[in-house]
Parts: sequence; C-alpha cells; structure tokens
Amino acid sequence: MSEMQKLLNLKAAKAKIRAENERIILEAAETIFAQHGFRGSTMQMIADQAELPKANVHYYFESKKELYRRVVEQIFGIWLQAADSFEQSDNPAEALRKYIEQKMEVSRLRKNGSKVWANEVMHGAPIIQDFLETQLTEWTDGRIEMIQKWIDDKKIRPINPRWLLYMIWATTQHYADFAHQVETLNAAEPLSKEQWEDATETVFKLFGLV
Amino acid sequence: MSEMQKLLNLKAAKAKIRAENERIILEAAETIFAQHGFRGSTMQMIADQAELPKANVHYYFESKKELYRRVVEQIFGIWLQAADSFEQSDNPAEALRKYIEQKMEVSRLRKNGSKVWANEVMHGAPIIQDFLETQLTEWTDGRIEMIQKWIDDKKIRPINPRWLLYMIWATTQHYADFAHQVETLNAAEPLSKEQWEDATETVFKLFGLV
DNA sequence: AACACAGTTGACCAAGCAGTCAAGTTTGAT
DNA sequence: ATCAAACTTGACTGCTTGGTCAACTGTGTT
Repeated sequence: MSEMQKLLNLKAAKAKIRAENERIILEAAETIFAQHGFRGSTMQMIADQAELPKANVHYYFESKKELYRRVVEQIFGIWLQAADSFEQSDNPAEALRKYIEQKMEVSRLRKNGSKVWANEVMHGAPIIQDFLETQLTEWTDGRIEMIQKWIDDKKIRPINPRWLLYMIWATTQHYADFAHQVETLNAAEPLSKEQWEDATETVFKLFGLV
Repeated sequence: MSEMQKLLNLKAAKAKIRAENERIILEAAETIFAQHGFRGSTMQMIADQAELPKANVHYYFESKKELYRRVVEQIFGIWLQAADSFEQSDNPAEALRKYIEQKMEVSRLRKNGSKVWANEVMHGAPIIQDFLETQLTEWTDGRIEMIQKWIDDKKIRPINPRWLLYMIWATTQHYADFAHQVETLNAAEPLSKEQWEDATETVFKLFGLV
C-alpha cells in the first residue's frame, strides 16, 4: 500500500460514517421540521428521532439553521427532479400527465419534504429566497414559454400558462401539505392505494388529460 | 337612571374598550402568526405590532395558546362564511362560480388568515382538530352529497365530488399560502388587479365554468 | 505499544421567552 | 371629593433551548 492509498482508505472509511450519519440526521430533521416547523422543532427532538445524542447532531451540522438549509436544499433537488419529467415528451398532453403524475408521487412518498417547503415559502422563504429567484424563476419562465408555444401551435386549448402551472402545483401539493385534513375527512384513515389513484385520475381529468 | 341602567352603561363603556383592544390584538396576532408560525412568534412581537405593552396583551388574553386559538377560530368563521355562498344558487355552475370567487376573495383580502390555517393543519391541527372532525366534516359531507346529486341529474359532468372540492380549496388557497412564491415569480411585485382577475378567470376555466 | 484523528457524549451555559405581579392610571357614578 | 372596578405597564422570574466543551472511545497505521 502506498502512502496515498492508505490515506485514501482511511478517508473513505471515515467518509462513509459521516455520510451515513448525515443521511440519518437529515431524514430525522425533515420529519421533525415538517411536523413542528423551524422554531417549533428542537435539536433535542431531532436527535431523539435520529437516535443520537444532541451533541452528536451538532458535530455533523454546525447549527440548526444549517441543518434546516440542508433539508430544504434536498427537497428542492427532488422538486427539480420531478420537474425534469416535463421534458420527457414533446406531446403536450403526455408531458403534462407525466409531470402531474410525478408531482403526485412526490406528494405521496415525500410528504414531509413538501410540508417543509410549504412552510418555508409561507414564512417568506427566509432561507431559500435565492433558489426562488434563480432556479425556480428560470425553470418556470422556460416552461411558460414552452406551454405558450403549444397554445400558439393549437396543440392545447388556450390558457394562461403561468396560472396553469400554479394550479398544477396547488392541486398536487395539497395532498401532501394538507394530508392531515384529507385524512381527517377520510374517517381519520390515510388514503388507500385506490383513493390515491382515483385522486390522481381526477386531477388528470380536471386538466383535460383523460 | 336606574341602578341597572348605570351598571349597564359602565359595563358597555368598558366592554367597548375591551372589544376594541381585543380586535387590535387579534389582528396583530394574525399578522405575526402568519409570518412566523406559532412558535416563531413571540408575545413581544405581537405586542409591538399592536402597539401595546406586552403585559397588556396578557391582560386580554390569558396565554399565547388562547390568543392563537382565537385567531384560528376567527379564520374558521370566515371560511364558513365563504362556504355559505355555495347555497346561494341551485344552478350548479353558478354555485361553484360563486364559491370559487368567494374563496379567491378571501385569499386576496385575508391572506394572513389563510396562512395561519394552513400552518395549523400542516402541523396536524393540534388546536382545531375538533373543528375538522365536526363542522368541516359535516359541511364537506353535505356538499359532496349535493354535488353527487347534480351529477346523478346530469347537470354537471361526472367527477369525484370530494377530490373536486379539494382541488377548489387547493387552487384558491394557493394564492394566499404561496403568495410569496407567486410574487417572487412576478418580478417581486404583488399581483395587480388585472392579474388577480385573470387568475380567477383561469380557475373558472379549469373547472369548466366559462 | 504508541500515535493520530474522527467520532461520541454528558454536563454545562447564556440568551430568549411566556407568563406574573404589584404599583400605577383612568373612568364613570355618587 | 371619593370610591370601585377596569385598564395599563415596567420590572421580574423560572424554564426552555441552541450551542459549547472537555473528556472519552474506536480504529487503522507504524
């Protein structure tokens, strides 16, 4: 083993522990932040959820704010990934269907992430304002242009593309952000597989994609 | 003046001061809670917003929790009021239009209330769970039945009434809860009167009401 | 065995906060 | 003028909580 090789082995082993613990803490933090908001969450709660001592959480993340920022960044990544599905087809109906389907999947599987995002935006995006101003703005403007072209080419009925996008976000994210209300109105039961499919189909129908 | 009359005058004068101060504090609290959430808001912030000493706020409201509950109750009242417009017409399209229009107005004029409500529900409705279970459940079940009858009578196209209601809530409340995002994507400007009207029209269009 | 270094942890601290209190002031009635 | 009762307010307190720290453990290298 060369000097370099040894050093790299050590670094790799340590990096693995670090990566794993950061993953555990981020997951715990997402759950707690979604449930209680930023200020309502305590580092102790997050530590308990992660089954680690509080001081250990602080070993991996400098501050509560930094941990929160990392959680929100992760969520934005997932959001961008779902947004990609928009490109997969140049058939308008197909593209919109894919996008809505993807967003509904995120709402179902990453409920907590969606809630943290909603919370952050509702409070004026103190942490991720720069994301809104750069990446989200660019993505949205691009998609609006694309939809406008579909309209100009008579491929879809005319509708304001911006409000269309907002309504897609609203209808899909509602099932994550207001999951508690939806469940309460469903006899305190989570939506079944069939109900999720039905709700998704109904969103398709609303947007004229059936 | 009779004894009773005098007592009533005094009571009325005092009640007026109380009513006015409670109104001021509730309005301030709604603003602060909407901006920072329950835990993120301090009684000092609310007092400053109301331009009263903190101890005075505590004179009118026993605790932060009680103040918060009163704010949320008030919002639920407004919500119910908007919901009434559903009854004003037995023409389905007209009833839905009225309801959506009303909800958009609430989103525009009572943005803060909507945000507090969203926050509360997102965190599992710790304070107003009973409202969800009783009044909201009853209202929703009634409206579902009504819409189902419209469908059975072929007055509107078939659609799951429950998901339809959720999508109305989602699309209308989005403009309040995500106002910051909407404004950021609108070159950091609040929506103009024309944009609000256009957005509302687009919601109508989506629900096939144009 | 000795070393270096990442990771682990209980105990601690200073700041911020909800809520209290006691000493005021104001107001309307007699 | 006096009284009673509601209202006002600065100063205080005890608790919660983010963050620190110093001692300790585990592991791979020489």
